[in-house]
Amino acid sequence: MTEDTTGTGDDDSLAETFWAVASRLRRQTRDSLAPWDISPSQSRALGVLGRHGEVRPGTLAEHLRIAARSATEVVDDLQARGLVERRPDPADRRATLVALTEEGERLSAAIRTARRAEADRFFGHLNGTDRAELARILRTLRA
Amino acid sequence: MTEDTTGTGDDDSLAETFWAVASRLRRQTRDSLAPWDISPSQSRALGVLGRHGEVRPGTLAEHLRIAARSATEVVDDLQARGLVERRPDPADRRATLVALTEEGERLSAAIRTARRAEADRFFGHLNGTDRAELARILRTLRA
DNA sequence: CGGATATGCTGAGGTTACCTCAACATGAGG
DNA sequence: CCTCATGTTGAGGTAACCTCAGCATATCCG
Repeated sequence: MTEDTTGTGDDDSLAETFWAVASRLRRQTRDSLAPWDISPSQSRALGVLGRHGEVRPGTLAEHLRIAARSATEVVDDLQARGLVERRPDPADRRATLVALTEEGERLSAAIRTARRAEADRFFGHLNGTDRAELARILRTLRA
Repeated sequence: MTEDTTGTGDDDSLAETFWAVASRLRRQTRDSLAPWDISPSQSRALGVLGRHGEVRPGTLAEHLRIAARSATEVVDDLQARGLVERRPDPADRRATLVALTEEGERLSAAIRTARRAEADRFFGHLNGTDRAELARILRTLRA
């Protein structure tokens, strides 16, 4: 995964600082996934499955904002690791439902907590006021 | 370019909001490069060259935080487009210097202004105080 | 009902932006 | 001058995407 995909380089604008922070956060998050030897896409998928329960590959793709075909691939990988299983969708015989196996559940939960802890550690360098301010400002920008 | 490489998905933590903003900014920046039909890596390299003048591929690689071999590739692409040229390094006959051509200079400058405008537009949704606060807080997190 | 059309998944094969490893030329120290 | 380090690049690989086509099933409509 590349650091700064936007070409901003080392400049000192607000955007630049923003990307530097993003890069740090990304690296830290990546490192926190290392113990499980799982790729970022796989972890994203586990996250969606953890949150939504069983979904069809197409739906998973929407959540991950990737093409349906690519979701098939992610599911293949996770299935090969025994983290998810495919079962027929009783409501539509063309479709498949992807669900976490027990091991998948465990891993998904573990990752979620680890990631949360990691984020807390990251933003924990700020005092409460700044954290709230940051949240507020970012919410404005998200719109 | 993927949206959220960290697996955060749709949750509502500070990290999540942060990534949502990052995603918006990244998309906007990407779109602002569209008129020139240039890849993000190429644009990053042009940025470095614009800021540093002629550099060796290895140095370029360090700035871009990619392997030296990959810098060779980026330079190949830019050279094929007539945006940079290679010349021998007078100080070391093993080395090569990569420099912007005139067209490269023009493009590099144009991109820089466009990107700056884009960032202004993005962060311009904030009032001055918030912008300053954001900058301050982000600088804390960058450390 | 039956045919046209839409939808869901996946095989085949492509692309991009990286990577490592090894070769080759040159530089620098003892 | 001989050894070792350094700079660039050919060859070949990988991850995570993509599109396009094919097949099965579903849905709609005359």
